This record gives sequence, C-alpha cells and structure tokens, in this order.
Amino acid sequence: MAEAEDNTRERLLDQGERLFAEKGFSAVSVREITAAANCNLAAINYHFGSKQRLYLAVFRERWAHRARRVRQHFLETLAGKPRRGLEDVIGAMANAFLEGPMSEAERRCHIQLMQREMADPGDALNMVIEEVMRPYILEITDMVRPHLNGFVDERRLRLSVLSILGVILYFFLARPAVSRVVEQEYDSRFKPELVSHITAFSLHGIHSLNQE
Amino acid sequence: MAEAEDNTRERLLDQGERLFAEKGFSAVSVREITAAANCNLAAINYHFGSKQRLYLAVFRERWAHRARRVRQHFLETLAGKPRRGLEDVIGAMANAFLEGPMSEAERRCHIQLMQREMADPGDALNMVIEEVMRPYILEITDMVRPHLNGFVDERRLRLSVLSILGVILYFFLARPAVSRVVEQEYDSRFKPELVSHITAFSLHGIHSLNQE
DNA sequence: GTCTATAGCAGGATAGAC
DNA sequence: GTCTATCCTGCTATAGAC
Repeated sequence: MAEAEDNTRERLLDQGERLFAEKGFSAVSVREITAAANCNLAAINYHFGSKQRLYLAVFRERWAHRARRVRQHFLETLAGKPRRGLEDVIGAMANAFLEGPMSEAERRCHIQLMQREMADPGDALNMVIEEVMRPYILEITDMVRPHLNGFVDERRLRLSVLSILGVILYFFLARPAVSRVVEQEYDSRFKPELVSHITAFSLHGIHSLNQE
Repeated sequence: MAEAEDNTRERLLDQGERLFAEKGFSAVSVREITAAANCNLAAINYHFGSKQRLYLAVFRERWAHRARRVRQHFLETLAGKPRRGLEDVIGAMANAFLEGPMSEAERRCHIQLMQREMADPGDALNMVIEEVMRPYILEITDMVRPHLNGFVDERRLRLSVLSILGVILYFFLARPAVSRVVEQEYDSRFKPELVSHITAFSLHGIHSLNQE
C-alpha cells in the first residue's frame, strides 16, 4: 500500500484499489485514478487495456495477495497455541480480520472492496469465492469439527462457520450503525471489547450444533 | 412495488428504487430510470429537482415505509405467542427479514439499498439509523432482556442483538458465497433450513451473556 | 405536468508525437 | 513508456413549447 515509486503500473494498482474501495467502480473516473497515481490519463489503457481490466487486476494482484496474508496471520496465531480449543480458533479468526496484519486503511480497503463486489457480482467475485473464501471456510471447518461432540451435519457446520464470518464482517461494515446503537465510538478501547464479544457470541452459537 | 399507474412521480420512485438497489446510484442514469418508468427524461428534475434528491425521496417515501411493515410483521408474529420465549423473539426477527411481508424482489431491493447506503454513507444513512435501525434494535433489546438471568451489561446486550441482525443480513447479502460454500442453491427447501440455523445459532450466541 | 431539444460538461478510450 | 490532444459518447440539468 505504501506509495510504490518503482513504476506507474504499481501506483495505478495502489490508487485504483483505494479509490474503487472508497467510492465504487462507477463513481471513480480514470482521470481521478491517474491523477492520484501521479501519472498520465492514458496510462490505465496502456497498462491494463481499460478501466474494467484495471479493476480485475486490482483483485488478482492486490486483494488476493492480501487475503493470503490474513490467512497466514490466522494460521500463525494458532500455531502458537498447540493445545488449542475452539475458542482459540474463533478468536484467531476474529483477530485476523479485525486486528490482523493489515493497517486500518488496508483493512477498510480490503473489506469494502469485497462488500462492493458482493453487491455487484462480476468476474472478480468468482475468483474471490473459489480461490479465497471457499478454501478458507473449509479449512476452518476442518479445524472446528474435532471440537464438536458426536455426529455433526456437514452443511450445518459450514453454515455455522459462515455465520461467524458474517458477524465479523457485519461489525466492520455496519460500523456507523453499531456505533450509534451502542453509543460508543470505534476507538482502541472498544475494539478488543468487540473482538471478545464476537468470540463469545460465536463460540456459544457454534455449540448449537452439539445440543439438539 | 406493483406498477403504480396513477402518476409519474410514483412510477419514478418505484423504478428508481429498483434500479438504485440493483446497480447503485452512480451506475444508474436518469435516462434509464425515466425509460423504465415510461416517462420523459425531464420528469425526475421536474418532480424531485435532481437525481440525488430522487434517491433521498426513495428512502423517505419507500424504504422507510417498508421498514415499518417489516417491524409490524415482527410484532404481529410475536403477538400470536403470548407466552413467548427467547427463541420466539429471535425466530420472529429472522422471519421478518427472510420470509416476512416482502416479495422476493422487494426484499432484495430493500436490503441491497441499505447495504449500498452503508458502503457510501450519505444523508439517507442518518435517517435509516436514527428512525429505523436504532429504535428497532432497542425495542428488541427490551424484549430480550427479561429472558436473561441476573444482571446483563446493556452494551453487550445491544451488541448481541446487533450480531443477530448481522447474521441475518449476511446470509442474505453473501448469497452467492454461501451457496457455493455449502454447495446448496437458495431454493424453497433451503430457506427454512437457513432460518432455523440462524435462530439456533443466535439463540445460543445470546446466551453467552448468561454464562460468564 | 409532460414534452422536445439542447446546453454544457465529464466520461472512457485512442492516435500519434516524443 | 509516457505524453498531449482529441474523439465521441453519455451524462445531468434546463429552457421553453404545448
């Protein structure tokens, strides 16, 4: 994310991602992106062919890479706890997204881009689902399963892991609404409280699989 | 939502809402809206002053009204169960959003519009939060509180109710991702399964408030 | 209230010099 | 690879006839 001065192409990816996340694809102009990247108006078409293809490149060359870093952070957090419980898995998940390896600006960028792609499904969404979300959820599912008693319906297990992700993303995306409902700013005191709430809520939620 | 033939203004609100929800504010042109509403290009400016003010009118005159219907449905579902448990409250909540008084098209429209406004906070978001979300969440909080044992921290209680809403909205908005992860289409067999999962997960989740 | 016509501008894309 | 200049399409908004 740091101003990569080495070449125009990189700067276009950086600024393109930032602006697409901030305002959405249609609301950003190539003029705005090239100005922010401090290069010529024609550069997007030269390097990527079109505005649309810059958008796709952002997902392939920036977003996907960052998603791998988030997963890596999640795995490393868990590696530090060899006798891990279910709570550790869920805590690491919430942590990776809400306090993980990204700066605040990166996190906002990353999650907003995904949200926008969900709202307007395009070619990028396939990549995001198949190469990132699906394998990630299934990986976590495998980590969660051994902690549950007896037979667990696979579909309900996946729904539960998805629900956890849903809660995490919601508290990030609905920030203004959450803030006003609990009458509390998203400051550095509130964030750990949020992570601990999400972990506790989800931990009990997932135990609904045991008790029926 | 049904093609209101009475006057141009109403048709503009209907089609405007549909298209804004489908594509987002910037991606829709007034030409597209007026064509869909089967009226003249100049009609938006005559009736609302500008495209932006049509967007605001959609929230004030359509979205907010529909939100009241959802709340009404929720209250009526509960009114039928005088000795209601916590499960009934949560079930009614999930039901109001996912199978409630809206047609599928209306539901999609309603929830997508809110999602887009969350992504690009503008004047409409204030109205949505203050006049709809906040009172609704607080009302549900009051219904949930008596079912919990002993002293409950108010902020954590509100976070829990927000989490439930988060799970519900997530399963609606992340539909393509959910579908691919659980390998299951969103058909009429799957939906009740989803509602029952959300209810069970959230019910256990909210009991995290009791057990600490 | 609804129409046509158009002003006035911003958009993405490209050609061709350097 | 980067620049300028420009094409052309599409946009919002408005003026003014009906």
